[in-house]
Amino acid sequence: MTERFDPSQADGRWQRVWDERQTFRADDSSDKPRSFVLEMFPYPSGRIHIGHVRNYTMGDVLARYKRMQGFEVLHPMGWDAFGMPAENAAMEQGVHPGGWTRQNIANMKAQLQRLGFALDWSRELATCEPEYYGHEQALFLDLYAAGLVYRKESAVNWDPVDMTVLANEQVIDGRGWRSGALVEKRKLSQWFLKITDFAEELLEGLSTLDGWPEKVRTMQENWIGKSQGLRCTFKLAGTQDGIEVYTTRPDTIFGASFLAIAADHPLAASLAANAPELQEFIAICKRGGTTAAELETAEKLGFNTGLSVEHPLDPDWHLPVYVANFVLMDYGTGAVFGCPAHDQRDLDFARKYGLPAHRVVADGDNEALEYDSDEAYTGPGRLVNSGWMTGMSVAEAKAAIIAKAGQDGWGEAETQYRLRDWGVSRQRYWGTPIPFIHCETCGVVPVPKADLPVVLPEDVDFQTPGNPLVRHPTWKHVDCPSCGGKAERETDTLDTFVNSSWYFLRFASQPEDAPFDEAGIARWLPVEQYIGGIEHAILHLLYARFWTRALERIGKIKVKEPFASLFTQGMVTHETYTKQTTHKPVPSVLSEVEGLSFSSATPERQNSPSTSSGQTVEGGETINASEDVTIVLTQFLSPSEVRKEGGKAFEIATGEEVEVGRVIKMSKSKKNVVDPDAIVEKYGADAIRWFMLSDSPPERDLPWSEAGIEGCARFVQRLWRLFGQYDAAATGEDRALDRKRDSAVAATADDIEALGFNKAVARIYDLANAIDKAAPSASRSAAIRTLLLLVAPMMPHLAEEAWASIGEGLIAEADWPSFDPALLVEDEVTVAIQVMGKLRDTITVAKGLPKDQMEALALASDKVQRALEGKPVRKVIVVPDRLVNLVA
RNA sequence: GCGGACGUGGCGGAAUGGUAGACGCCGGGGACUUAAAAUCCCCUGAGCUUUGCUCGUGCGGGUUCAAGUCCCGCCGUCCGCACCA
Repeated sequence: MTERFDPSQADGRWQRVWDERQTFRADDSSDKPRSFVLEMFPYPSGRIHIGHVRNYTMGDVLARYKRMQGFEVLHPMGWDAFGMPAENAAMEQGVHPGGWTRQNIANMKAQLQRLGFALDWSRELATCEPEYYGHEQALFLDLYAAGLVYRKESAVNWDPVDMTVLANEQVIDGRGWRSGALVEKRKLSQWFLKITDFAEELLEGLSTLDGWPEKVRTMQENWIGKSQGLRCTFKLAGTQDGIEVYTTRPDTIFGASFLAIAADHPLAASLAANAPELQEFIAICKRGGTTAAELETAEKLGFNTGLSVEHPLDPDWHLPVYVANFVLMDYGTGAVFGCPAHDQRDLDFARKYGLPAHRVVADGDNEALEYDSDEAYTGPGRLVNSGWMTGMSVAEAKAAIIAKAGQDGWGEAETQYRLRDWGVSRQRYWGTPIPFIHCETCGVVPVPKADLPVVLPEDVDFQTPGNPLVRHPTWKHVDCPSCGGKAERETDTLDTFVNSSWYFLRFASQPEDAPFDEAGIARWLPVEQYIGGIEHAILHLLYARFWTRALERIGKIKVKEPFASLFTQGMVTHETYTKQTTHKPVPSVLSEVEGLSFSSATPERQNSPSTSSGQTVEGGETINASEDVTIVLTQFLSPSEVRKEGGKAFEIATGEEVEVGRVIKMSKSKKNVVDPDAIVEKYGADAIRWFMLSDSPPERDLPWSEAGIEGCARFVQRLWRLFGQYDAAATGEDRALDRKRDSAVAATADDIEALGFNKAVARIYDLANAIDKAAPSASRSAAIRTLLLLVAPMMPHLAEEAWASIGEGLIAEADWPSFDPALLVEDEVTVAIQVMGKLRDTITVAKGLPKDQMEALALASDKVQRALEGKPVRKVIVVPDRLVNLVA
């Protein structure tokens, strides 16, 4: 063996061997037990990010480990290749989105291959290719035929910067999730998927997902937002018309003191026709922002319509009707009854407009009718001041009033979901064309399956904003498949989340003439372990669950849940480096310069996360260009521009000391990024893989450091030297080392299966340390060989290189080391001796020593006798093989 | 406001109610070397009157022979959701 392990030649050599032998190709006809290990496929943005490396390394270790355990493993990779960055590149650089995307895929694939991931590249797919999206179109038509796709005119979230429609989930605090632009409402004819049909199923299914993080299940549960209550009608006094309200607190109906309707409620609109003041009020409501900060401070505003309604339990009891800014049109019925005593918003509103607040649920002993606190009571209790319901519990009253409403015909129980149908239309070029044709005579006509795929035209122009498909001279002009007359193609494309809602099925089975075949799905699904970022907790993961259930409902597949286990890994973080200079006045162009940020505030303001990617101006304050204002300009420096010495950091170019900031998520705007390729080049694939697994638990953030990666590279070399000491001819037994080896095998396996990679890494260090200290023996050689196998899933190149000289075949095809559990049993144990619960001594005794002997040995200890100070022992607790505690 | 997670050395973090700080990083000392790098060895929670003792897992209580771990009440940090009736 050579003195040093040289990744620069070994990595590529083994990668070629695996590739030539198709080592990681999943065999559909294998009779081994199967395991589908999947990491969320990347968007081909250009270069892989260190977060990808962490994600894929985890999946890779698991996949390689499963192979060693005798599983037939499916571990594929593909590209989530549609999306707006490609169009942005087209607009900015004059390139074609397809060319840009495919080039990025080629680059990123090469990067992934340099990391030595055990992937089945024969199943590689890119969602932007007709071979993929054509099948997606077919599935969309199937869902349409099943009534799960519909089109409707609706107000949509319009992003004026990206010039597209956004799903509710893509609107964050009233802004587009990508552009950060304020979202406007627009009316457009849109395609929708009926995810609400599955609201209950998707909710109930969560309880079967034992392998999912509680956090993600809770987030989805909240997103689906099930609530149960009463829908009922309040009659407009003196008419037969009524206002429908929805409430989850029908038990508080005796405490009602007003009705409030949303500003965009139809009744409000009709009343406004003849009331300019109301028109103005409605306009004010619509102007109101929706960000968290605005909502917190927003005053409850109302407009008294002068109308009144009859209380359903007493026609003579009239309640005023307000238009109110806090009532939402798109939840429930867009109208509520206000019970100020038991709802904070209603209470705020009542206090402002001088409306009564009547207690109907007792708060402890307090049964007074007049509610005088400024904090609504929402807890449990007995009903008071509530006529025939007085004395009931909240739950009893709810049931009673719902029953009564049903009998008397003014209301009924209703379950509401916050979940809305999924709008999938996007006015964009770079996506899956929606396979429909608009015919003046026949209406909306599906494209016949025989005519699929509907292929995107290549010759498109990006010089003007908007959808190039609309402007294309010929593409949309087709004959109607139904009547043969002149017709036009749908020019909207599908939301890219549709692409990622079924790709895991295509990995399992990819016939040419169908999206997948059922046998292939049955063979591999569900995914045994899915790994990705927490940012997909709602969107992608809910949509994928929905598609799987929808395809199951229409008989295409037999699985209901796509991902048996989900793991959300933490981010890779890095400290930030900043230097500050003061300037006046402010040249406005600087706000465009990457890596610069303004603030008139204190330096730590710099660390507040930006609200959108690419935004570089922070602080949020408007700066007046008056002469006495000094602007603090904070410039971020990248790690490569900084030299660290004795805990301090200096700019290499100037030698100036720079400020070391918080450890935060790597982002371009903070310049605290490292390039995986440069790391691989300098230290080798195994070192960066090892770093990704070391120290931090995988669900937590991992702080990147130069010292850390150097330590990993050193350990690679240390293992290499250790493996070089393997001596097949060595003789002699080392029982202690044998046990150490076997316990390391067992513990490492447990850790990997629990995805506790940081712990597995610690076991391996431990075993390596023990081998280092041990004298040569047959046991030591066996331990070295075992260590090699334990390390193989994590550092596959080093492992192959060493295995070549001591093993047979490829280590990637070797079995996980076995051991005799009987040998794990120690024959001696160290027992803790406590006096009054404090450790005073430890003794080494034969395993299984009887209690009385343990007690005797404990009492014989000098240290114990000193600690007892002559006091009599009152009680003795003996835990066999663990400890003795003497209570004096 | 609601929901969730977390809080342990200088740092990342270990620890089925049973020897707190495994393992790694940083740091210190030494060996080797003309020297450096690499490598190897030792030390490395704090304090003290140092064969050893005391304190120590955010804070305050409690349960227990025994608490980082369980219970109650606080404080703090992070994440998600949010005028959802």
